[in-house]
Amino acid sequence: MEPQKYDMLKLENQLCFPLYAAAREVTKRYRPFLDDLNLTYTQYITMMVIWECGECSVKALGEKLYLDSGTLTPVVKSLEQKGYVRRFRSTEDERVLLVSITDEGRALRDKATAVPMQVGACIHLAPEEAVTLHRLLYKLLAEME
Amino acid sequence: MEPQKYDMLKLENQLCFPLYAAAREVTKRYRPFLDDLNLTYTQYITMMVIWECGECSVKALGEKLYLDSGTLTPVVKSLEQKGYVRRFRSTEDERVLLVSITDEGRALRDKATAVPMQVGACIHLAPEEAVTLHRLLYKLLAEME
DNA sequence: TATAATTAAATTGCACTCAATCAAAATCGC
DNA sequence: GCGATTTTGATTGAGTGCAATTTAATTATA
Repeated sequence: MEPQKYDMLKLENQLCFPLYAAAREVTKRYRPFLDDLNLTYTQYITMMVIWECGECSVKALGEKLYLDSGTLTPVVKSLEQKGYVRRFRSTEDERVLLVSITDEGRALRDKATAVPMQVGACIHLAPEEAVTLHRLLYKLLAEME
Repeated sequence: MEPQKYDMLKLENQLCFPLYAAAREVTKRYRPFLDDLNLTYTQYITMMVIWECGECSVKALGEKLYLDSGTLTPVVKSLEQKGYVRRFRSTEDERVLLVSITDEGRALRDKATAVPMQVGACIHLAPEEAVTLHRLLYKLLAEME
């Protein structure tokens, strides 16, 4: 018999592991669809914020995405290289780098509307389960602030 | 009014985003405790499998952790360098690399028993919510196989 | 108003994560 | 038995994540 003292050290008794594994598996499901848009997953969720706000600072991006400038700086630069966003300093506060959508970026949004449904089709959770999971994940995020 | 066609492209309407963000936030909570053990999060969950099985192949590790050899090869090598595991080829099948626990690795297990409780204290979910989240995450993982 | 403290990004370095490819070993089909 | 296929890990390269540090700009304070 396994001594009880080690029970908490089993993968399946943790919350962190299925969270970590499921996040990577779901992200992986995006790849084939995002390849068509020439976006990685991180670039995609960054575009989701910019599509919605039109223009925002790197700091605001980071707060919404839970990412810091170490991650975002290269992501935003690559989005600029692809022509989907512009980067420029705020004139009111030169420390702030603003990122704003371009016409090409706006056009990409129409191509991207299919992605959520395409990925959703790969994920067979009952609607009420998806809602519960969604709620609990946001609660978990809120509890950790 | 925002046109409805873009509603699915909002971060908060997706399951993937809170999953991705929560996984990273939870993993981050492990760092201070794992630093004491000189382990990264990936090294830690790898050790969790080896603590339980005593010895297993890289392939078996990968199936349990949802990781491939591109990730595991360097992780297992670094665990060997720290003295926690041994690596050797199976004599029955030379393709198979076996990873087995060392005395030092076993000793580390005792130090690690505190970690789940320490991290748990940072995550304020009601027990029944944690159980539901756990169940739904494993269901999601199973549905994606 | 100089100086100190704070803030926003960028940079650096390390450790993943994963797709794609490769090499060696084992198994399959005939 | 033997060539074709499959399997197991290792390697490579691109793209993150994140801690720590740096730089430039702004704000607070004596």
